[in-house]
Amino acid sequence: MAGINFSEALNEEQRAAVLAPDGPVLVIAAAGTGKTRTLTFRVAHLVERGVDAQRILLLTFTNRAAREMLERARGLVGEGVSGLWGGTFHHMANRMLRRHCEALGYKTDYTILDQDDARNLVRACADELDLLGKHFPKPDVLLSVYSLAANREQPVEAAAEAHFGHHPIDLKDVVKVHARYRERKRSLNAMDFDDLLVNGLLLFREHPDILARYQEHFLHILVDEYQDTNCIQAEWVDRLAARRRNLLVVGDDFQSIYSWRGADFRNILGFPKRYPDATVFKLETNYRSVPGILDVANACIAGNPEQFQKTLRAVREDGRRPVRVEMRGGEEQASYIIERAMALGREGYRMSDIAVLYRAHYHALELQLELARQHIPFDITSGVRFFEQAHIKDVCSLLRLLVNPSDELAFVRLLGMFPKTGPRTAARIWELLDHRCELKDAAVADRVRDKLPQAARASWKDIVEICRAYEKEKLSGDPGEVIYRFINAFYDEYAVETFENYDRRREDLDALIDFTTKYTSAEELLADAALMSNLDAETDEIRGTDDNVLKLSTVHQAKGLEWRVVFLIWLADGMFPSSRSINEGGEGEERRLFYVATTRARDQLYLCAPQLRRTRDGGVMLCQPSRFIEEVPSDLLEREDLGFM
DNA sequence: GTTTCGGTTCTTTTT
DNA sequence: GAACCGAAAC
Repeated sequence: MAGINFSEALNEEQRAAVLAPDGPVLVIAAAGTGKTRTLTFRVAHLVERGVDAQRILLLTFTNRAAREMLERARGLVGEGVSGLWGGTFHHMANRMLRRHCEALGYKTDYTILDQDDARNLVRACADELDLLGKHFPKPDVLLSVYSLAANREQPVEAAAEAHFGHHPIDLKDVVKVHARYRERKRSLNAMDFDDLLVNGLLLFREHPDILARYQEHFLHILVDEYQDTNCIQAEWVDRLAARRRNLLVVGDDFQSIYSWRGADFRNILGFPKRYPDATVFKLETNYRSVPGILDVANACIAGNPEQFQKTLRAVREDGRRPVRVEMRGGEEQASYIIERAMALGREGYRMSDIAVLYRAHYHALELQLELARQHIPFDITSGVRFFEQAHIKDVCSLLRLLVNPSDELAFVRLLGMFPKTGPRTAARIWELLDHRCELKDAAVADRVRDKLPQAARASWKDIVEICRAYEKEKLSGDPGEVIYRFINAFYDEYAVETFENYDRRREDLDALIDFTTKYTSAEELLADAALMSNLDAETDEIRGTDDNVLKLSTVHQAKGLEWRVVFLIWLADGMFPSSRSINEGGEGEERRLFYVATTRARDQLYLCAPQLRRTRDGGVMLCQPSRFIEEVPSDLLEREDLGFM
């Protein structure tokens, strides 16, 4: 294979990082400076140098990032990259735990609980302790506290105290529910997202022999978005890299936007201290944006207390200055964007060159309505995650139970679909089965049937038939087939009777069936379903995404992406920055989020600040423009006033 | 005692 | 939407 021409494809900064010698390396890569490119070429360089791809580990935060980099690297060095371990921290931990979790007392067919499962389980725990209702936090709130405690290696009590402060909540109860939750996860043979990381680290800490095998195996470890690692992930990586010390991390402390889930940018700031022999590279040359946009980005981040000093240097020629637009309210904002988008279309922009970004999903509501009304197609990274939708979880429940007979959540979900059968009946039968449902066992199947209400028995017969086939035809190697048969034998009819919008859901199911065909292992399919909760953002495989449509996305999900034109909406104090974050002292992070948003734009950036917002009770409320716009020196912005002030 | 149905309320960010 | 609550229906 012909060698890669590094001097042509990379600038000097990038080339230095790509060709860095062995040993620890820190690459500080500001927005739009070719971070992905650098990482990709580094992988290609290693492979070209003769490093076996199977002995390279590439860690990312999203599946999309991993896939993108591997595809690009494949473009450079061909099949040399196959076998490379690439994926999210959660995926890699899962991959190792599937092999070794028995050392931690789990069975290898453990279930991964997604957010929805975890919520249900916490609710059940609080219910059992008779804490539901009156002055007690909702399951989601409890979960976020537990999660933060796990990701910071902090006692739950401390995390709860920090979160609830002096609210009249009994912290003892919060801790009690947590203890129950842990027990229940154990008896279900299940791990939630945090358990994957925590147990992944535990495996390394408590089993040096297992750790040593992986230390020996991985010659090179690369970490993307290092500023978003939490202490568990950082320690996990440090331990894994301790033998070879070929650890290259890339990140930008300005773009650290996940502290609410435990990320700690002190990991990246402290890297040179932890690795005194580390080589440090800085990428500051920005190819993406016109200078006017970078001026705004630099100005806004200057308001944050200092981190790694860096300034974005533009190479592009002058373009249009970013525009500050004020309008009356959300409807006016929606029509403004649509009008501008149409005008941009006439100027030669494609719709897919344009993105609308916002702080929270519900900020896009009016715009969605207006786009739908005018029949303008758009693509949204939706709030409801594909695999967490009720109908998707429904059709996966049987497979889940087949794989892990201790999965009570799947059992209750499955039985709950039968007529005259609800949570109570399901729970009673679960008790009678002694918390375990071996569907393959005909005797068990009969016991369940006898306990079911008459009306549910016909449905049960269909299910048992699939289970028999699962055994006989070895369907664990063809998990998609189980889902397919479940839909045909039972669920389709159920869905028609149950859902108002059957057609839409059926489309999802068809897409799911299509997606599952490539899997040859039930465990793998279920793990991916749990870990790829946001399918549209991560893979375009499932829904046929039209390519030339307007993109709507949260800022978080837009990270790492770019568009020629970006509209940033609802720049009103309280919306962006969100009032909740401000109350919790998160202004620095909100500002970084704003920085991430502005640096997504290549040619044009519109900062939209409506003056009125609707309140819950149907009234309106005056809002101040976001402090982040006010902080930008006014000569850096063009101004359009469509409001009334 | 349970399931089912029909109202009302509320949305930060994600693996 | 979908989660929650209360009331009707089985």
